[in-house]
Amino acid sequence: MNVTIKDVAKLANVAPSTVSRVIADSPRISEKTKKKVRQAMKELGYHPNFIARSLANKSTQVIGLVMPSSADKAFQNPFFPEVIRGISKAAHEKKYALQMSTGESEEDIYDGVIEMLQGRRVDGVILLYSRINDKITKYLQKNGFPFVVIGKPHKKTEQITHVDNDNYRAAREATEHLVQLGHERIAFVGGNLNYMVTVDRLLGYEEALKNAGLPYRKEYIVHEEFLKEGGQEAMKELLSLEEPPTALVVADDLMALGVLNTLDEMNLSVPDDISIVSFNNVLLSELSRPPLTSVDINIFQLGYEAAKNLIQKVENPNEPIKRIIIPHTLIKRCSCGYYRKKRG
Amino acid sequence: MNVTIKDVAKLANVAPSTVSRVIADSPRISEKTKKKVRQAMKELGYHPNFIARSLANKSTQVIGLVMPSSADKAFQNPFFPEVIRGISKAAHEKKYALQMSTGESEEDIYDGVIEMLQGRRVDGVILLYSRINDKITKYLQKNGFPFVVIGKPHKKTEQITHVDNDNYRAAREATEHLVQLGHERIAFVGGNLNYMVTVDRLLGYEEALKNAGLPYRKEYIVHEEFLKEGGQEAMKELLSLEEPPTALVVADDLMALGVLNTLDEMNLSVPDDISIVSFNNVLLSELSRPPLTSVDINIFQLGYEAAKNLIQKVENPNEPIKRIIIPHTLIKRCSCGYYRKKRG
DNA sequence: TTGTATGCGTTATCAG
DNA sequence: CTGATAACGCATACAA
Repeated sequence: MNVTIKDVAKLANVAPSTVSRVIADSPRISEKTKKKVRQAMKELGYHPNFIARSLANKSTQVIGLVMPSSADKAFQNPFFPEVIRGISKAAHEKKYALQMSTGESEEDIYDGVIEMLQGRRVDGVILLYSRINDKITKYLQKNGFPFVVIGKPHKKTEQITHVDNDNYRAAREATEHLVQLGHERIAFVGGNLNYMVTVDRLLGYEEALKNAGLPYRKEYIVHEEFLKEGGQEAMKELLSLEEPPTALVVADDLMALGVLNTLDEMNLSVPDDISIVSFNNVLLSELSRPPLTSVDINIFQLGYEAAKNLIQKVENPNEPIKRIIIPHTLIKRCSCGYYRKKRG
Repeated sequence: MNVTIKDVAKLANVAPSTVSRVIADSPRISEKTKKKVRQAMKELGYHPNFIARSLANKSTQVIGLVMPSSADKAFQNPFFPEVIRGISKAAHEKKYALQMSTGESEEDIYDGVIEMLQGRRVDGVILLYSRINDKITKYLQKNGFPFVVIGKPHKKTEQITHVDNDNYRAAREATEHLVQLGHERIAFVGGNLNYMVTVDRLLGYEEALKNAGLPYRKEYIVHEEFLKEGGQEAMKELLSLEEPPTALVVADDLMALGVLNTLDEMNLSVPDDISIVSFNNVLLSELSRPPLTSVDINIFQLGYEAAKNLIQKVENPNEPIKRIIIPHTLIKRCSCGYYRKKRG
């Protein structure tokens, strides 16, 4: 069998409890015995058993990550590796481990999360998305499990600790950037409206139009999957309008890439014929042609703060509800140009 | 406190051990008492505690994922979400949970993996990468922990269960495709040579050249990070050669995107001036311009098989060593063209 | 400062 | 078919 606290105790000539205290670095143990015990641990190659500790402790030092269902296209988005990197950093600092939800359907994931929590596999969870009428959110709230969401919760927003960008303002500013370049016909290409982030960005876009005195045109608002087919459809529709847009606000870099692809097939040039500003500033926004002007939302930080705050919540149940806004920056690259009255 | 097996036992008027057997659906319990007990569980909203079970069982039903260090650029590669999706599927099917390594440096991750295993947090691990002289691999082997690697292990390959593509053949075929299009000056743009996958692809490329009777030119082989800067450097070098290549084998889609970007800045057209075939066939190979001809390596399947086989190993220590090769397919899109003697 | 005894929630071993 | 009882490895209240 494996070497346990008892073996160490025996070798060091102390009681198991003493060994336990040495592990916890309890101040009420003399340096002398600490040294002795540690020596014994080294000799035996002792490693504390987390499982046993968790059982005694009622705390696992593990936090759960709830992803959108893996069948979801969103899963392919580079957003996720990057938030996880941030989460991972904070978790590592506080010596927490990370556990991921599995399951392809929403239902599977829901069940999985319940098991995670009720089965005491994790101390709390981070929702890596925020969607409308989310069952999991409701469940977590009802049962008082520690959790934080990345994004803006749909309901009871002020009762849920969350880490978000000011997507409303970010979208407004992105749109204003296009307005300042002289564009008056600006369309919005968004993702699934079930995600709060899409909603906020759409609202910000609308606000900017209003502020600029530009008309709101229903036909300028399209929601699609980011895949090629979706992008093609969307662009065809937009370009077949009597007054096609000269600029686009695209809610996600990956989607923007699809749009670029479609525009290219139609022999339209960015930014000469159409300007594009998108969101997230993931690696590929720099690698695309032209490199995309994109709103950097600081994905890493989003994850980092989420994990940090969840851990605080877990370790101190009285931790107040928080709303943390991560700053964004518009990164200007090459996908936006001045509106030129005369166009090819 | 939470509802335990004892509470259920009390309510159902049976012994705790009986409840335990009902949970395990033991055949030696009468249907009648099973029903009674299950009823009690429902009433109390009972959920088994995994931690306690693990302690008694000496099995956690959790598998650990070892990522390359998150500081590594590789982390940004869409390869990872996709393997994880595959792993997740297999894990879910067998009711295993997933735990991720954290840590930015190689050293951090090494320590984390040791903790995971020695601390009995996981039953086994999957290495999501394979690099040369990997400490973790050595450690796992020496200590007899169940693990499988995705990719080809550097050393003692036949002693380690691994799931891989035939990257050698895949690269040879990719290169042959270019040869068949009439190209004679074919360069190789690869990633870090510490990763086995890079090595194999390079070897396959070389083999194809040899078979085609084309000269091996050292100056045609470049290794770079996939970022824009790297791509630019690489292309500048290649194009400043006396006889610049007319085609490229690029070891990764993301890198190919960087190359496309750079070529575009240099006003070179793909595939008219230069043909490109790359690897992995991740989503963005379809979204790029032109859409990339890419070798589909079935990333999902790679993950799925890895998890499936690890679980077999965990559940049956006598499971034989396996080497599983996942098939690949060349997906022809628009980044390759015939070599035209006269070029602009 | 250290040791003893008990509990954490299950499973497993024996009886019956 | 079912019930006591002892692990599993560690933490902690209470003693000393």
